[in-house]
Amino acid sequence: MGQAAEITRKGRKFDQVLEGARDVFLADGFEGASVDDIARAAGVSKATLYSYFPDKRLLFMEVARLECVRQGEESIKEIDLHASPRVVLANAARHMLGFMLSDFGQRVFRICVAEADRFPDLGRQFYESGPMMVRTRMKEYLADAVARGELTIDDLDLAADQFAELCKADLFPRWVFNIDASFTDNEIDRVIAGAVETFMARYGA
Amino acid sequence: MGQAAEITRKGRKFDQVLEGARDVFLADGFEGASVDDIARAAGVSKATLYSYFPDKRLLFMEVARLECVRQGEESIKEIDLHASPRVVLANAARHMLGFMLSDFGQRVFRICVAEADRFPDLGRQFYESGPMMVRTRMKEYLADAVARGELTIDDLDLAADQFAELCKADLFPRWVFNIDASFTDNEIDRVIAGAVETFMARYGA
DNA sequence: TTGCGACTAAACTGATCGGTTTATATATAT
DNA sequence: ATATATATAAACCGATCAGTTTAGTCGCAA
Repeated sequence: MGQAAEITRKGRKFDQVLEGARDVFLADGFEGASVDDIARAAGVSKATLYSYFPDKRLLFMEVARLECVRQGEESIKEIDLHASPRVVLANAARHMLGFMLSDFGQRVFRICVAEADRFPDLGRQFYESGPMMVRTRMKEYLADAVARGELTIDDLDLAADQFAELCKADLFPRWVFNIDASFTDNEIDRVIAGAVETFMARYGA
Repeated sequence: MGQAAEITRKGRKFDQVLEGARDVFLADGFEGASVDDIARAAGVSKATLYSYFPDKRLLFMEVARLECVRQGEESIKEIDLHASPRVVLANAARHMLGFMLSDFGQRVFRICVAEADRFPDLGRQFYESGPMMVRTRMKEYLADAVARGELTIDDLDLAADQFAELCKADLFPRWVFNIDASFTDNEIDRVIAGAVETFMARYGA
């Protein structure tokens, strides 16, 4: 892994470069984005860009890293631990789906999958800084709920994973295989309600 | 969609070309595969290749189309409609996971996601010729089982989709985000058993 | 005002790649 | 045997792109 060359960061336009790179990479992926495009989008000369980042690869990694951090910070927030299971689950579901179906979530997912060979750690980096947080929080909540006698769960990890998957029923295949790009509130509500129902049927006390 | 130029198919080495293209495209994706590589892998000259296929794009589409057909034929086979629900579900789960986790399944999935922009119909084509068959068969089975009084299901589509998603719990994120490339039988058995258990908890009569 | 560090536009290099062309070879069928 | 269809290797073309270089601009501090 060890990035051989360091990133310098001194100039005034460092952040501009990152912002432009972020936009172009998210829109076009790694191969699809040309450095000239990025420089233009950043309002910066190519030479300036290369004075900060020794090559395109490292620029991409830095952009990805920052986006992961950002996503991580955003996803730490609330799953209120003290509501009833059905409410908590529905909220968590909406939270997850909201991200998964967002423009940004879709782009990041596509890039993680597409660049898995070129950037082997990218997926893990993203997963650990974002979705895994949600999963961990969910597990904590489930443990508490079990302690309170609201749920009965033998395998907390599996239960958390199952719920996350249940939230994607119908929607995920239609999205990933490009059959639909967005969904109505009704479609989403149906899936969430179904996920909660099924989860509670199995794990409700 | 309408492919402007036709594919000729007359020469002796047509199938060789397709086979070589299949290998290289599956290994390297669309952009990553160079036409010279494909010609070399097919044991054919570049000129010959271009005598069959007017351009790289159409060659790719034809390869993808054939792979979809192949997958479709393979997946039509057995889900024995007359065993008990737990058995049928477990078999179906193993079937789906077997494909999803196979080398081929992984590559096709990656390519569908990565090339969604360049080939908008690719995902749908693949989905309809493969996974959707399984889903349809599953729905038929569920309907029968409901008629036999073995299951109680209000929304057959959702139930089928939920089961498919339950089968991917834990495994799919670890795979798609490149945390693990393969799984032990124990890991797979645990997920399948959990999927069946949860499904039956909700829909068992 | 002079010197310096950051920045710029634009030309350039070297490599890759999709696709074409050319000149030649091989097989088959009459 | 010869014509025809098919295949070949290799050179070639034009475009794109990552990354470098050049020659010069701008703002600021001593």
